[in-house]
Amino acid sequence: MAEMPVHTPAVAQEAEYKNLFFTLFPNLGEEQIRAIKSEIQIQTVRKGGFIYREDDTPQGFLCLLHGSAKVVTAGVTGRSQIIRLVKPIGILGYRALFAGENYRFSAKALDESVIGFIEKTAFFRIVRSNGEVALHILRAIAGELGVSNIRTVALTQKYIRGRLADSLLFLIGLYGLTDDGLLAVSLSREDLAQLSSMTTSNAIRTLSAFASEGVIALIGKRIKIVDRPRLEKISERG
Amino acid sequence: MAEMPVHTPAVAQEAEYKNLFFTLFPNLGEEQIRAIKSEIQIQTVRKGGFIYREDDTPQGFLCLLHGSAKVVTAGVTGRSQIIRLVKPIGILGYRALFAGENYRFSAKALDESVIGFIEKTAFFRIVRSNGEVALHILRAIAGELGVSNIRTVALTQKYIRGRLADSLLFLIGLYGLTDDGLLAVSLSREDLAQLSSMTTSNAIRTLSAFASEGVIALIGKRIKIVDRPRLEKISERG
DNA sequence: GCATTTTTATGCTCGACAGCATAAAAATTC
DNA sequence: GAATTTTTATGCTGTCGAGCATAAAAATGC
Repeated sequence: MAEMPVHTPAVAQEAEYKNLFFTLFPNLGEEQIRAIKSEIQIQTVRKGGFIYREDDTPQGFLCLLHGSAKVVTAGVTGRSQIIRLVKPIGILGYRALFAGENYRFSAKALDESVIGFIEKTAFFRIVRSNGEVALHILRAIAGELGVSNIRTVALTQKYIRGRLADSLLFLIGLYGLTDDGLLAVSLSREDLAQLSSMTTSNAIRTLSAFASEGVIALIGKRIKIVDRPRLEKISERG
Repeated sequence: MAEMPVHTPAVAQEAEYKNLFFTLFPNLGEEQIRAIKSEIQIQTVRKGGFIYREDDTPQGFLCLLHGSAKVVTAGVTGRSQIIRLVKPIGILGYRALFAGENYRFSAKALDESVIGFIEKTAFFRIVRSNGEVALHILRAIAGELGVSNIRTVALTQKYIRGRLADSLLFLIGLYGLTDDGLLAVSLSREDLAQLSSMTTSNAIRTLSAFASEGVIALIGKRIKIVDRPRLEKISERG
């Protein structure tokens, strides 16, 4: 966390963010909430900033309360790859924390983001003393491992078109669409490529193809979803 | 678990297997151990048999106590893929259990295997009442998620040779070598291919190439590791 | 405002690898 | 032990997609 803090938000907002944190841990008693709340620190990270870096040692439990983030690796031959995307309220960097390892990947903010943080010894004390909290985290991790496994199969077996369609559908599901059908996140083509395990050229090329087929429309760098059923068909075909 | 039981081992062995189960949960009190032990059921699965099937609903917490198992999916276009391999003492099928979903993959025994089982409501009661147990499971899952993520990157970015070398090194690490340098597990070429995300033809072809280069030796269907450093170089090169 | 960098866009070439075919060897069945 | 199935082995062809080049457009810096 050495370089994470950029500035501290207003105290009133901070309290609100701390409350947000607890949507992760429902069914807790009043005292438990108060005890945990005193341990939470709120910090903001500017767009493009690192939330943590590969090889850093985890200092605590992190939670994305506002904004969006990506977890990335440099890959084998320098080809970076997006391992996962996080939206509020989502947990972050917990794998290395629980495994007792250093971070294997880096986490970067895609937008100005707000992070909740609990120092690790305090966090483990909470988990140990409350099996219910542990179960909630287990549930979250289990869900994520499922996504990861499905993604591995899709990335290794589908063609470029299928993989890009997957990514677009995934982004729709995660971040949703604006009123006029635009993807709510504005990922660069490069990010989209790294999410779909392809070169930037091919991401751009395939987006163009989708656009000329009327499946999507390209408005500047933003993407409008025109024919979602078609997109799903492309994804299924593989 | 409907079709899992094949036969029940002798009572004496059963008690031993139950003890094995607890290597997963160290630092438990005597009474806790006794309480949990009464919940454990031991069952055996013959080679090639299903431990659970895709779309089944998890009935409890499973643990592989003897033998070996693979978790597989039919894949996108019917190309099956091995998601992970399990050796004793390892947990199995917990993802769907914690996520509250049906199984997304099937688990099959690679050898005659022994499974420990705790019915889910009993299991969740144990976890809820004991944060320490939950933390141990969290640790296990976190380690596995790490392996899964690294594997995804390797499978999508490395060439066939690198992927096969990865798989061989992975198998050495997981199951070890016999005294004469043979891989301790005897996976079929098809299994090896499904683990490395390639066709069976290419797995066989690349094994032949490795053999003619003196990296490995093929003794029937078994694989002898001749030059491990070389194998590691191939893996690193990608 | 202009210059520089980054992002988006498209075309071309080459190689890795899937898909298929064929066949030998080994395992299994009867 | 003969017949059938499965596993292992190898060759050939077509194509998906990486790698590279080029350039326009947009964003950023000064």
